[in-house]
Amino acid sequence: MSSEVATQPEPGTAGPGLRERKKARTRAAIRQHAMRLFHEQGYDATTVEQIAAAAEVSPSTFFRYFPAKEDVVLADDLDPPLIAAFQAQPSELPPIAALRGAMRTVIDALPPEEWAQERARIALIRSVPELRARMMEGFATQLQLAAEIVAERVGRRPDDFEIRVLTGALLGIVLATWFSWSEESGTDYYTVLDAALAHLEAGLPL
Amino acid sequence: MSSEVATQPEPGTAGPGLRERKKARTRAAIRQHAMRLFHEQGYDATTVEQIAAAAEVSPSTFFRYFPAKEDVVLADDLDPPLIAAFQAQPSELPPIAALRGAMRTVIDALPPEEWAQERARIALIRSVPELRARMMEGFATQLQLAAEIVAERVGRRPDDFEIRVLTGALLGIVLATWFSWSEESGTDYYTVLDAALAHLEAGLPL
DNA sequence: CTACCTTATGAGAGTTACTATCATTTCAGG
DNA sequence: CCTGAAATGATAGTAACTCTCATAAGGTAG
Repeated sequence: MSSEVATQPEPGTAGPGLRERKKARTRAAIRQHAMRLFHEQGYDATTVEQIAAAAEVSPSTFFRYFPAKEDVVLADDLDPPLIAAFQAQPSELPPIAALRGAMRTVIDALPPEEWAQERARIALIRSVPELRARMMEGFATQLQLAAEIVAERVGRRPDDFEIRVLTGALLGIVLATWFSWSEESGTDYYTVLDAALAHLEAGLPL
Repeated sequence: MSSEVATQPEPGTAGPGLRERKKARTRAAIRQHAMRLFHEQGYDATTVEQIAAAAEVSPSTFFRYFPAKEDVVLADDLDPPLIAAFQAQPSELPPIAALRGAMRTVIDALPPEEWAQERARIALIRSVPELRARMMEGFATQLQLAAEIVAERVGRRPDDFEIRVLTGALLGIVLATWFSWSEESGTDYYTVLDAALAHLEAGLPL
């Protein structure tokens, strides 16, 4: 292949490695074909075997990439950037305002193509009970995570009672918006969520 | 179908009927043996077949009583009384205060024996991911239910934006307390929840 | 370029939750 | 007692996983 200079192409700069790239491609292929089949036939009617066949891997390999069928849909890559954006918010902002700012940042950075995929993903999760369940299973984890981040910002411990209650209310509102928002309403999801958080900031007046 | 007077023996008074009683006993037997086995061997390690054998029924019968293994644990008889108690609260109370009152009513009415079972149930659900997930799956339903009840009390429509946000925060706090409360802390769960709701009533000050 | 080692993959068998169907039994009412 | 309905049990089948082992491919060192 090459002569003398470097075996690895730029160790620090890029070079995910040939192997890694193949893995990423396989993972993407499985996800894409899975989403397509779910759309065409429905989630329950699509078997793992079908997905594996479409992606040209064995069922064994499918489960190596995704521990469960549900995880094909639920694997979310949006949380890490959201956390980063939250921590990058000006430190004088109270937690709810900081969350609103972070959301806006992440959304604006998302290319429209991925945005469409994200919407399809949300719609699917909302329509399949099994997915809804697993989605919310992350609640406890996310609660812990949110508590840590908020606590750090406010300068308290994560297990502080008031931090717990606040993050609980926060996530409750996120989920409630998630479920009650309908695609046809014209307004997009994050605008509604932003309004809901603003309402919380105002002390939930009726 | 029937003639004129009454096919059912004592429609209003009592008479659950021999058949009904047997069904109730079978259901109770399945649940008891299941909980015992879960406690002894763990949830995952216990198969439906084992439960059915212990309760002296066939696996088929098990699934007739409980559509899924999870439902043995998750079947909850505490929600209806809670709703009734909520609606019985004085109408001048704001929704959060009404919920706190309703909770206290239900708890005080619960015999200590059932209370112990309830605690074991909660502990089991909290420790098994699968059960946590299914538990939270009811979130959407409960959200809808809560929205209806609160809306009725406040004199708005259930799909009102502010009602949604409030009930979302409410349930979020319930769940957060549910997860973060530890049995060993000495204080009982409903006392903690009551304090959390009081905190929400106060506008979530930090 | 070869030898080697790590890692991804495929194939097979096995477990378990659940579904569907049908025969048999059990209960309730005439 | 008899007759229709409902509960039960047995059986077969599906599909999501899990485990194990052999093979192939990717990267590394000599």
